[in-house]
Amino acid sequence: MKTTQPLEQDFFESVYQVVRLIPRGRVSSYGAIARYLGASRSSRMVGWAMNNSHRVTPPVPAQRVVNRNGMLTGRMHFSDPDEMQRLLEAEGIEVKNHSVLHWQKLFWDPSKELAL
DNA sequence: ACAATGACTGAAT
DNA sequence: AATTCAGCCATTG
Repeated sequence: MKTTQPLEQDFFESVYQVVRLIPRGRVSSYGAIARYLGASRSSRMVGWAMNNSHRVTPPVPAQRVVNRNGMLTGRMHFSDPDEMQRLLEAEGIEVKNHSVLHWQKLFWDPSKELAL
């Protein structure tokens, strides 16, 4: 089923591009990405886009996208609940109690980093 | 067509 | 400071 029309596809693709731009060892939030795309109020749609990200090519590092609190809210959407945390730790990001440590320090905001 | 849900966020209590 | 409410918008029942 399509579930995505051309216009929405472009939005999804834009989200994927931004996520792929997140440097290794860094993390970002749904709101930050949504805001960068001009849809600051559609943070939920970013999350929905990530839900579809598993079927997109090239693969999207969805593990680097967490909520504003640095919590791995989407970990259960991975192949395994611990997959997300494992991927983050593999990049040198410390995860404790399903949350990113040094979150504020590792936070990567596209509106600030890219629009600089 | 209406109601409920969701990988969110910010404001209000 | 912690919990609850409301806005937001696409997808699903």
